[in-house]
Amino acid sequence: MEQELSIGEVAERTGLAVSAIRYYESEGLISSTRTAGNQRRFHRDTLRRIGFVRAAQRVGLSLEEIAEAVAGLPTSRTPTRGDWSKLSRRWRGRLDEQIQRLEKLRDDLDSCIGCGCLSLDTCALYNPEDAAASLGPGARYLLGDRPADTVPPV
Amino acid sequence: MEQELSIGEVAERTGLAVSAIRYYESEGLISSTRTAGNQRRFHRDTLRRIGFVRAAQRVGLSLEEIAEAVAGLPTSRTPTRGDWSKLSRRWRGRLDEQIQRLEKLRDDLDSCIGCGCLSLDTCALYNPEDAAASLGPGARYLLGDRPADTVPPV
DNA sequence: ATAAGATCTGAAGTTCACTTGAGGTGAAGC
DNA sequence: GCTTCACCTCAAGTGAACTTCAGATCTTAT
Repeated sequence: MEQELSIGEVAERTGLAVSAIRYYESEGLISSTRTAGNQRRFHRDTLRRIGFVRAAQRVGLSLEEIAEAVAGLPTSRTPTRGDWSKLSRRWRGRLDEQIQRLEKLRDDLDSCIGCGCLSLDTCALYNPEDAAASLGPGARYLLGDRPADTVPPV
Repeated sequence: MEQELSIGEVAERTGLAVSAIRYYESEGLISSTRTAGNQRRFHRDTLRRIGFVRAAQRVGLSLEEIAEAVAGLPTSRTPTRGDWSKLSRRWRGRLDEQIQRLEKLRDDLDSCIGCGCLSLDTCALYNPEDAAASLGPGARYLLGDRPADTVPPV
């Protein structure tokens, strides 16, 4: 038998709360089968899937975006090397972008320390090139702004 | 006269919504004086201050933490070189930390592509060393977990 | 002097990513 | 058989960071 995991086991092994796992399932990030008594049973692959989700979150992606991406992975069967590495490579691009963004910010800060922040016209912090307008209501994304196509129509 | 700015001007020059600026003031991140007719007037330094706040946000800090930090800056008068560079240096540490975190994640991803994600026991994504438990209710911080002292008591 | 547009306040609403709670069922040990 | 603990569902609450709304007031241009 394939050794399915209870929700409690998944929680313990991923470090997530049980409620979070149920939430992830409700959002379509993971899936489960049910026992005769209606309890969830998770395939082992779910652990990896959750690991991936958490990793992607740390890169600054919203659960919705992540769900969209992992939708490409087969839910019923173990994904192949190809499935994963395609996804991984996509994330890697995002990561590189993110790192570059942070490095730019760091450099700006450096030059800011250098200039003593006295020359308003040349200070990088004072003149952020990305004066992004509103992204709609709700919490903002902490890691840079979202792509333009996610901005809701005015 | 010192050329004070209306809230609309600040909004336009920072790219923030007018409501966000009012919110920032309510949270003590910036301050203003009032005209005879009770309208806000901002000192030019406010633009720089807001730039700094946004930059710090992008590094993953909460507004509360930022407020705490900029509380060290004088609200009434233009901060000195020293004020700013002390702060900048502090942020720089955070930034470096953040960049390292992301780079580690990127490396993990690389090794994951390499391994084809087939060896569950050695996969970095599958075995995140930071299986952090609950951080309490509310939205999570997207950029890694908070320091231990901010975890609420159980 | 007046109309148009910017700004004011306070309260309530929004999104995301979850958690908490109430009330009930399933599985395991004694 | 009973207790106990894990699990179930559904609804409501939470925190951060804002936005939206309503109704009133201020500023500016004509």
